[in-house]
Amino acid sequence: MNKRQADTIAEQIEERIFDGSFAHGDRLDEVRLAEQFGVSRTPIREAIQRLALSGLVELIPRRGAFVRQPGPVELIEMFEVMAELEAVCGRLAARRISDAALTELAEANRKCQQAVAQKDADSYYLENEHFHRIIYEQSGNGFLAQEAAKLHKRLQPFRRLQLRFRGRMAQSMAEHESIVQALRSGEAERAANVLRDHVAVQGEKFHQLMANLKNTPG
Amino acid sequence: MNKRQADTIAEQIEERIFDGSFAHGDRLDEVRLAEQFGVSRTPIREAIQRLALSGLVELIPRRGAFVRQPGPVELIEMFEVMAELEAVCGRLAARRISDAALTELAEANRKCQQAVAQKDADSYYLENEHFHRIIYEQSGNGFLAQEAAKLHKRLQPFRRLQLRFRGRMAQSMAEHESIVQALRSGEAERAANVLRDHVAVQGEKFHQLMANLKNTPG
DNA sequence: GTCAATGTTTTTGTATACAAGATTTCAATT
DNA sequence: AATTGAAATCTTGTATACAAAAACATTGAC
Repeated sequence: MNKRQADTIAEQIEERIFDGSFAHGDRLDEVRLAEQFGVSRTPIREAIQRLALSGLVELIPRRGAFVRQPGPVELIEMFEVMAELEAVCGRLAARRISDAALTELAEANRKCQQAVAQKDADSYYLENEHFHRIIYEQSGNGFLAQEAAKLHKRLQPFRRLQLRFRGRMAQSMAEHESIVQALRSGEAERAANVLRDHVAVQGEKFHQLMANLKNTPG
Repeated sequence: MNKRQADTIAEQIEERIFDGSFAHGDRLDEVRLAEQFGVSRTPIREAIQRLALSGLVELIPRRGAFVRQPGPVELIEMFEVMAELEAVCGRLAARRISDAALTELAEANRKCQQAVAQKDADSYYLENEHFHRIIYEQSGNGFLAQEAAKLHKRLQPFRRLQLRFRGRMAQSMAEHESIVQALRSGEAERAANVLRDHVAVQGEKFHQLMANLKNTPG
């Protein structure tokens, strides 16, 4: 599939928003970006349109495009929704999951634990995402899986922060174990509840972190 | 807020997709649309970009934009997700709903029943949407409310079909009653379950309808 | 010194022009 | 007659040009 310039540009701008190169409130100057990417304004505008739709950018008519990082309140809301989506995926997956997927899930979890033991943050994220993605897909509902993956991706950069909490990774691994067990034994409601809490605690930890950062000078 | 041409054009094309003027697989010809709307290709392209992001249109590079109506499977999946989203909204709203919203809800329900009695389909839809939207918003989670409303809107045209079932409207009204009761008494789980079933049954009815249509010649 | 008004400069939104890839047509060959 | 290949045509993607609105600055009045 031959990509358009607008596609790659959108991804790159998105990347810069995620990694903080663009902060909240920054205006995306079309001509400036056009120069930077060595293209005309047209593909830049297309890229901005997409970012606007995905919510990373606010488009004010006749004024321009402004980077819109979600504030603490919206983030907590998003984590709450993520928790509920995962719970639904888990409830459905408990009834529908295949044996192959169950072993794949255990394998992903094993690699996850290994990454934790080696303090390899990057591969931890990779395997953790894989773990969750399996559950999304085993919900047997492609639309749900897609929506869950989309929100997961959007929250990914913020998830990273909660790593800082001592012992969180170990606890997280224990939760993964419970999840696998519940899915294996087909306990729909337990799978839902464990998954919901597993994600919700991330939101709470994040909340705490925000509060701490606010109270800590410098 | 001063709208751009691209905004209104996107809405109009969306409308035509919903009402069936554009069928699945139709290509959206840029020059043709530009002529029809009396503008240049630029705003048309912007509009198409948006529709692509919302999933109503598939964008194939160097080939064009094609209308993509969801098939039966995807529709059932979407209804399932809608049911779960409503359930979540209900569970949260049962704890968070305000007294003012409760009376507003009862009022919307009353108008809904009135519309049913008068067989006024249009105002039924209007009031039904209002009823559900109140619940979304009373979840206390703006992000969730937004997502729920978005999916609700996308399913709206298909919801219309299930009207054909005899007695469905009356049953639906009874379900609304149960929902209001559960929310009023703060029974979170019951609110969730009633709402889930209320929406899920629509998906099932829709499923039946599809099967019937397939078996019925002409 | 402050504020308002007006003119200048940016910047967005739209139109048009151009280039490259896709599709169609039509003829030539098997 | 069917198939292949090349030319012609159409369509998308990108660049540039232009118009209108918003931001900015300068000047003048109080």
